[in-house]
Amino acid sequence: MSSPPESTPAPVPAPGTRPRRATSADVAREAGLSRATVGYVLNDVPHQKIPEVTRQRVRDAAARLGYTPSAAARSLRSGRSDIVLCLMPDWPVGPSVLALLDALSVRLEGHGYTFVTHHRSAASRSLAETWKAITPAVVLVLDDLPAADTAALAAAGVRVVNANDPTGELGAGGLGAGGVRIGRRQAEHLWERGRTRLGYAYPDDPRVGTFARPRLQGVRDVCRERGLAEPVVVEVPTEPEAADRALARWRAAGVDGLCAYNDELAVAVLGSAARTGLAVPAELGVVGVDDTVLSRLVQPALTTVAVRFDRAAARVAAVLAGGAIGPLEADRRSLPSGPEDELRLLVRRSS
Amino acid sequence: MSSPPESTPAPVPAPGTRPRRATSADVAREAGLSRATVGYVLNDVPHQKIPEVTRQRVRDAAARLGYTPSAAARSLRSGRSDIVLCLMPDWPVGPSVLALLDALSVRLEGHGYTFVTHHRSAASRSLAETWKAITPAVVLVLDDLPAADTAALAAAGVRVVNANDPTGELGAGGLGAGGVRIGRRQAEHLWERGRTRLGYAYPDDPRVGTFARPRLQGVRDVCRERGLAEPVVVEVPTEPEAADRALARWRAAGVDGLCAYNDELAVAVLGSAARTGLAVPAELGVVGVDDTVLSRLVQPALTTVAVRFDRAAARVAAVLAGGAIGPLEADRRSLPSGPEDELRLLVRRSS
DNA sequence: CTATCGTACTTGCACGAGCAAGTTACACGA
DNA sequence: TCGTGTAACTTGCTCGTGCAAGTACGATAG
Repeated sequence: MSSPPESTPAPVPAPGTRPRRATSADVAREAGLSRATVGYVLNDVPHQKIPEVTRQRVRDAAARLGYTPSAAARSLRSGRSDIVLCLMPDWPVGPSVLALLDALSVRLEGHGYTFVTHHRSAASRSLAETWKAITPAVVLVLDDLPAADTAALAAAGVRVVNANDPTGELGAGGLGAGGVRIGRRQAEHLWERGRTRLGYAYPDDPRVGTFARPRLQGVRDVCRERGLAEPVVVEVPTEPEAADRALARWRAAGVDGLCAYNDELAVAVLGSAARTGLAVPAELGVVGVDDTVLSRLVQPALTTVAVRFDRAAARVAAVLAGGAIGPLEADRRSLPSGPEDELRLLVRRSS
Repeated sequence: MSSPPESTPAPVPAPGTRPRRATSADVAREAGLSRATVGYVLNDVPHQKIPEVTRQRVRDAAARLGYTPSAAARSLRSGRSDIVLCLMPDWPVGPSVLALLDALSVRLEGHGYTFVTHHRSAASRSLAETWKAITPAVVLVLDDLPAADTAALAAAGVRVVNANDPTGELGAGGLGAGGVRIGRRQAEHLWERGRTRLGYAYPDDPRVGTFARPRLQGVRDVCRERGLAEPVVVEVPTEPEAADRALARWRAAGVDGLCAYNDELAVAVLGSAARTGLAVPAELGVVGVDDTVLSRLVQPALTTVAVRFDRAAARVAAVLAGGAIGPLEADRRSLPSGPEDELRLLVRRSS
């Protein structure tokens, strides 16, 4: 190629040799120093007397060669990588979970970790294969993990944080156990609006049980505290006819306030109500969960409980990065926010 | 230690020492062989004459110790890991993309790879930091990548596959360029139903442009081929009022068939139509994209174009795992399916 | 003129796996 | 009895880092 001769902006590799990343040895050679010195400078190792001139020499050389340490070598040496692996459940995750991932990613990067997710489906090979191919520092589990896998991870010295375990490191505010709070918020809102007979739209997908159970529990708790009857729980598959049948059952039971597992189910009910001529919110108040885009678009706009993932992420990231499994109470006091601030009720027309 | 002498079922680590994974050296010691032999047996290295008895001895020892190779050491030695890193865009991904991830994950596992995704948002640190912390074998990019990052990856010998680049390894059937086909399918369906004036609901989020542009192009192409007027393109934010305004513009232009960028926008329009008393499908046919759960629930049920991700995943996985950047045409002929089979039109009530 | 000390480095091993090249041990043929 | 061949291994180097322990050198003290 006939490019101008005087400029070599990119590090052009010797022709024939395939591109090789610069190593710390390359940097050492470039700087006229030993590998060790380079390591000390670049890792800011304390108690090493290295004058600023030399430090700069090293940093310049590193910059010139575009040096970045090899993750493989580093984690071979140190025994663990700086990767946080999030195991995604095999059930469909909603947009809220995605928002959490984004937020977590940013937070953990701030702590020097790399956040990565693995979607495993039922057809996936053994989980062990996966984490062994990565050796993460921490594994964040969103749903439940087979006991065998948990044990294997623990045996290998990998920290496992389960977002749904109220007794785990994340404490009761963990993501799923926060589900109790979500249910409470829905029910309390309906109660405040004068609804006296509550219904619950429960998902028919057994895989989301980990999330659904605590939410329903929250609704139950509120009913008991407020002296209302037990909520009328109906499992609702996401099909129009199913929603119609469910709605019929709630009407028969005199339900005037409905908590749905998520916005999707809430919308199914809303559609059914429109079809069968049931007035929302006049005859039935409906509250969803997630604040999906959709919840603003439907008629009437859906009242919904949103999780403030920016705050939740900060808390989770702090725990993940904290490492030390200290006394929970002390930990929680120092955390950026409590689980209480992490919910927000968006009151729209449907309630 | 006073443990029963005859039984050591679980590999009990010496008390005080933190659990350490078994290495191939441990296996060698256990089997009474050298490390090299262990390596040859476990990796099934050809041209090594190792009798079946010995092989079994090694495998037994490995099983007894629960040995699994260290990914770090392996990728230090070989220069690359068996990880395929998928860079998720910072815009909200729909359920269809998630399905693709699941399918890809399964497929790539079949090829011995581990599939992992990284959600990067605008606030993320430089991409370079991320891939250097992982050294993946291949990077699958869903949206566009800054040229600097592409160059850096290439320079480090990491293969980059861009799902949206029609000129890339995935060929014109890549995921986004398949978008042209999606748009075509929507428009052709409406044309077949006798619609003569088409509109397009374009997303207002600039980040999804990579996906939206080819879809709109497909609609345009069909209009030209069928002798219809240019489609009336309106940018629709996902707010009810915006949908109302957009609908008014289409009505004014005499639009009787509407292609929406995705189901979400289609639903917004449907809601608007219901509110303003426009009959769907009598006065306006609407076609979405994605086959979200929602599309079956709304009134009227939404006609939509679904991507058959099982098939798309098979093709993408084959390219990712294939490695060799061979002649595209030859490659494509041997692939499990062509991009044409990967779309499915689900005709429901809205058209 | 040596002993001591602190600075500014370097030498060298370890991490765990892959693999080329070398080494045994034994069988078979001349 | 001595090659010669081959099956069945082992030795030893390599990948790139981190870090403990060593060393060279100049300055100062005795």
